[in-house]
Amino acid sequence: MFMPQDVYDKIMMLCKRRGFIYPSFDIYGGVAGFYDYGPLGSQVKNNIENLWRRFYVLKDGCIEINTPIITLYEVLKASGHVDEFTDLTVHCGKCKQFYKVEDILEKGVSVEEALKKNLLRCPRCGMVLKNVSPVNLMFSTKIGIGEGRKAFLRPETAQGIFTNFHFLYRFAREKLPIGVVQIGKGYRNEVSPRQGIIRLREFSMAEAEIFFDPTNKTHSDFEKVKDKKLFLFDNEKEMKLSLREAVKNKVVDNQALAYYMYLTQEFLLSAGVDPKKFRFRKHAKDELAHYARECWDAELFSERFGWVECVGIADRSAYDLSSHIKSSGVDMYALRRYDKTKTVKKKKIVPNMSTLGPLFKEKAGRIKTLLENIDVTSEVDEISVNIDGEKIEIPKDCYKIVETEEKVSGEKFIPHVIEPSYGIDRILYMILEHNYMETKKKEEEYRVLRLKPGIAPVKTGVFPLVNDDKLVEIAKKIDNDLRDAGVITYYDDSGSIGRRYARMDEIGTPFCVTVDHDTIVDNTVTIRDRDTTRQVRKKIEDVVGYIKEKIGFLV
RNA sequence: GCGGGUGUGGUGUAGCCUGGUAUCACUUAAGCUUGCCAAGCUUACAACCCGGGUUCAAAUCCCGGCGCCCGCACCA
Repeated sequence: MFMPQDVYDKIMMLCKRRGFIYPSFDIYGGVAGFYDYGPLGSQVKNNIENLWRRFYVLKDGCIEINTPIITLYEVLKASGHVDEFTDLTVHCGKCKQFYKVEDILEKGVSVEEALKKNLLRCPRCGMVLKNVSPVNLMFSTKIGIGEGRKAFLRPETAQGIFTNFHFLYRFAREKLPIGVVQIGKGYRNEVSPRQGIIRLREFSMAEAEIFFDPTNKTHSDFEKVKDKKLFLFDNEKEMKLSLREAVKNKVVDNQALAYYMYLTQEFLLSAGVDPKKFRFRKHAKDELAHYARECWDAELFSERFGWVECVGIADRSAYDLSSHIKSSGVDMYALRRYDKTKTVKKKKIVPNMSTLGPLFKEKAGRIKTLLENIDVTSEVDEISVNIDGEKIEIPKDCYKIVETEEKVSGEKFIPHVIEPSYGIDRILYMILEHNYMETKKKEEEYRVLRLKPGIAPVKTGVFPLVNDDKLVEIAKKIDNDLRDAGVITYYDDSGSIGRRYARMDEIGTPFCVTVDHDTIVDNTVTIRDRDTTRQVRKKIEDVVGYIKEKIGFLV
């Protein structure tokens, strides 16, 4: 049987054969949506993540943190993930259609009631529908034995950053903007992950949350890059606009968003993405996530999958922080300082802890904070607070309303967030696909991965031209010197020289150093360039310097 | 989750209909040889997706599961 292979098949075959990527749990048949990174794949992944760090941590000055994968129920409840991602769906066998139960449920009828009384009907054919099943894309677990505490594997790393904001704000000495990044795994229990490494159930992401004063969504480096072009697509036409034009014409909402789009573009191109297979696409209103106000996807083109979303750059506004303030009661506001401290008259709630404390016990602390944050502008009869969705009325004897003169040094506000969120696995695949080249050598298929030197898992192959003890000794010495200098090498003395070059080309090694008979005479070796196959002769003592310079940076 | 297709060494395959433990090539490894782009020779390693059933006997027939591919649905 003839099975045509596309680039994806060929790349995945290469990946499996050469230790980049292969299915997890393969010996037990594998599980869809899970892949292992082998020795070379892990190296490439590290290189991509470290390149990313250069852009965000080194260049943009973001701070990096690490938070748990297992995430408390309350966090994801507050963030909206629990409600937004638990959908009941129902299937009509006749029409072969899936429906969200809430879409076809009559108002005021509970799901149980609808099922009992056969009120769920297919909107198309009217058949009674029964096989209701919840579709929850989060992996749930619990912390501790017995009842434990409800938890999920995080669907994004972002929540770990938001729940840390008050701490990070202080760490950054209360100055905005603050960029915080996290690289780690996220989990989504996909219904049908059938696109290899493009749609994983456990995946790596690199996320940055940049906290801004909403009245000042600018970036200090914007001036430097304002004339650079962005490749934009607004779902109708593709255009090349400078950052300045894009912001001026309101194609992109603000400077900060435009700046991080530019940073993303630079990162992807320097990681080896083909510029012709790159664009930013703006989300239409109805495809925005529940938390997003404006969102641009960096899409990369795959011959197999078409345009694939690899980075999402969203303006999450104050959504997450205000949700967490509301549900945790913790002060996560930022302060916009006035030039001079103002004195204002203000009505204020002063909790009376001696009655409030004994009455509400463990909730008293949270109630106190909430009370103090209530704005008492007009006459109020009743005061109530919301804790975990429960409305609690506060008796009059638990507080006083007093008019005070307060010195105000600034205005409190909830920072807005711009979030560039990168799918590392997708980017890795796209880099492989964009740099996979096929040629013929003597009628035989010849494969080259033209990876950027910084991304390539092995930087230099080192060979003795023949298995002559003298040449072997010199080659091993050069190999050692390169490794001492931090350059990952691959020493190889088996097979013909052509075969050894071919092995290195296939895994994307940019340079090969070969020790030949002339080396013994004049102390020089050849250095072969992967893409041109051309060789230059260099003194042995210059090899390390030459290679390091060519690689550009070591990650 | 639904429908269709499919699953044999590391890779690509022959064998399946018509049951009798598996073909060929490449790769890999060792040796010889060669001496700058997958050369040659010798040798070696290595596979029937998993679980049941039928049968004296299952890669082959039947059932179930899992994976992969295509379409539908889903996709923060």
